[in-house]
Amino acid sequence: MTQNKILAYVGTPEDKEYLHRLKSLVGTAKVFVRLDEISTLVELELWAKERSITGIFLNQKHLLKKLVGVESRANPSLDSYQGSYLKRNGIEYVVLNPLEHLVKVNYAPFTFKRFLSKLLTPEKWNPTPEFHWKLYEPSNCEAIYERFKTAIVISIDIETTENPLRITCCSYTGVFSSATGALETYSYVIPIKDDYTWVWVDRFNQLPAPKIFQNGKYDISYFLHYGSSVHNYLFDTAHAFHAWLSELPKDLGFLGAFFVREAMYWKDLAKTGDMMDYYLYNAKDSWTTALVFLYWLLEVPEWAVQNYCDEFPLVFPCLLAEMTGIKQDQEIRAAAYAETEVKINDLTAEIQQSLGGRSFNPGSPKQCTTLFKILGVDVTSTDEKNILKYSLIHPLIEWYGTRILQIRKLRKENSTYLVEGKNYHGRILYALNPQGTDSSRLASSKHHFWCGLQIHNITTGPSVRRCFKADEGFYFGEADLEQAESRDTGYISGDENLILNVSGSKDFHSINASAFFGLSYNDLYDDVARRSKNKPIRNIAKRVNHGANYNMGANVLVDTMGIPALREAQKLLDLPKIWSPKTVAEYLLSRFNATYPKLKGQWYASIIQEVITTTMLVSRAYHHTDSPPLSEQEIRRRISIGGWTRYCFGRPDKNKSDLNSYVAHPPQSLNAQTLNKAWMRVFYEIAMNPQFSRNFRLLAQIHDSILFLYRRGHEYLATKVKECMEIPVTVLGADKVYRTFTVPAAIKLGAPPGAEFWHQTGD
DNA sequence: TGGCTCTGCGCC
DNA sequence: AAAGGGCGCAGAGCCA
Repeated sequence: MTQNKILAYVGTPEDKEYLHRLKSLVGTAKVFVRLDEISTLVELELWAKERSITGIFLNQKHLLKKLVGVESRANPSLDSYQGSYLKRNGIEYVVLNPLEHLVKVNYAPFTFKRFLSKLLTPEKWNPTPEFHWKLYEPSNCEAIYERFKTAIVISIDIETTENPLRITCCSYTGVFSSATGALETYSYVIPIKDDYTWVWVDRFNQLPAPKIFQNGKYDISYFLHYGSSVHNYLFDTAHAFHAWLSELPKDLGFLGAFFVREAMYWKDLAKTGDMMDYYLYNAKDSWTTALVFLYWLLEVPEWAVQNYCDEFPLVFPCLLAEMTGIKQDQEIRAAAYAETEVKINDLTAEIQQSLGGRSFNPGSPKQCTTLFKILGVDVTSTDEKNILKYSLIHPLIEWYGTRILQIRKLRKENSTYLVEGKNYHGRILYALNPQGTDSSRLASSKHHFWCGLQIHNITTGPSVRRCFKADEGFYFGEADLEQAESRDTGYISGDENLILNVSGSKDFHSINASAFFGLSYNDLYDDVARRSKNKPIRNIAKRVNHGANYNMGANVLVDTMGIPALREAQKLLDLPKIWSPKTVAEYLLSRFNATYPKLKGQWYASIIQEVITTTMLVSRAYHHTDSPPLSEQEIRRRISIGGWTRYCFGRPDKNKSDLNSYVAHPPQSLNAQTLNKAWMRVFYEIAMNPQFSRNFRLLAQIHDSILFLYRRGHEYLATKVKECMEIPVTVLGADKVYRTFTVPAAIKLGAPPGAEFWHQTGD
């Protein structure tokens, strides 16, 4: 069938060197190619008709703009329209990204192939059902509501404005079984005009059918803001897709293009200023959400459904934590901001004076480059580690370097963390997104209400942390899984030395220092006093461990540790004086590899092997949370099925950054899974448990810790959190040995006075 | 002015 | 030749 079809690729001159990659994807189909600029659609159509071309893959931005419609004020980007389908004058168009993506983006060959098939093999696509929609009217709502009572599933999408914070309209798409047994859809949009329309929104939200959202925490936060909840939220397309192909984009525009042959990116419609367009756009969003979910169900492999079942429940504790937020003391914040500003101004004045009054912006990489070039530096980058490197050249460079870095730090503190207006009624909110990472870690961003902070990277310095205050009568508590990733690395790789060193009662970094450098452990650490006896050497071991964990090369270790630190290490360890910093770094890394010989050798090889033969990384771990306990046999059966599974588009055998990414994945992912299980337990056993909920507030998960508030006098709740987190795990190591271990959790409670502030985490 | 990319940097 | 993982946000600079 494809032989009869005549298609065309219309791109740009930049595509030329990648055309052979396109050819290998289209197979035997006849595809004309034009890379010169075509000024109008008429010209393009004429050219196409002369050659009986019926379908065009389009990568010319100005033509896309004409195709999308002149009424749109928006400037369409190819990326947001990738995979979109449009039809005009009998010619089908599919929008593609520049062919360069085939080389630069790991998943591009996969997505291109899928989008190309929209024209090459349309018969393989699910048919797109007809789109029907209606706008709310007082006269139609009752009847439509009655009909929606019979829906199989209902998808929901809302539109909002940021200022004021409100919902402008809500769209519901019901999926129904028709008389013939086929599925059909019907979409309904309710603009929020008054209390009466709001009542209808609330009634639709309470309908019995399971609900589908695209990133539902966003919509539900707004509903909650208005006092409406949603009944039976079970499905979410962002989580569903993430559970399958986590490395791919997850926005609704992309998902629509991915699953629905005739889908088009229509966000730009919302910008035309026409309210009917706006409502139509809202309707199409919920319609697409429904289709994406249904087609996902038809296509996904079993392991992705399993991933979904692990991931989706996390949404609820995340929502609770997001909507709780942390109180920010505005007086302390404003004072801290002013104090920092004075310091910034003083330092800036110093630099300016030295430059004869000329203005200079330390935040501008361009200006910093110019300055360092004038000072005679061969500048590659003006980031911190490079400035520290340049500073060794000459005291004058150091003079500027230290000031520039100081100013940048202070500016970051103010602009990101202390600036006014981030709070929502005095609280800092945030989003916790289980669909945000490839490893099943949560990602964090500012809150859906367009305010707040990313909660995972709050500066630990006192001026920022002191602004965060516990609610009246509460104290902060934080429980973290100790050395979790190193422990996980040991058990996953099966490196006995690492298992031994990380799971004993001794200080991990000191025992490493002892093993790396042949020193006596007793000279390095006092187990009784729990104190390091040689902090510099312990610190070297710590940084080497950190670097080696991420498969760092010697040069990068030089950059991260810095030349002075390496010189210091050279002296402390009595290494030959003629060694260069790079040689010292190489030596340090070699000591790590000699101590843990299975990591770089066997384990990395097994990861590469798994990815290139199966395109997946499967977690082989079982968390002991079932009650009653499972038999050993059943545990092994479950491990053989596998836990969190990541579909991999990278090539770890050919690309070091892909390899680094994939070797970092298993421990990071296993730790995340453990913490996620703990997160669920804390949610159900403490935060939502009527016995404790009054005295406990769940705040956040921060990579290896859980942050919470407990009411004064209820310290036992902190102990409960710790118990929830200490989950035994059975892991099948790369050496084919099953081992069971538990990562211990350590509680940090703010001791009064000061426990009402978010404590600075020490280390 | 808005949107985009790049740089730099905060945390684990 | 050389190659540090995972995130998100602010500012600079550039473009239309």
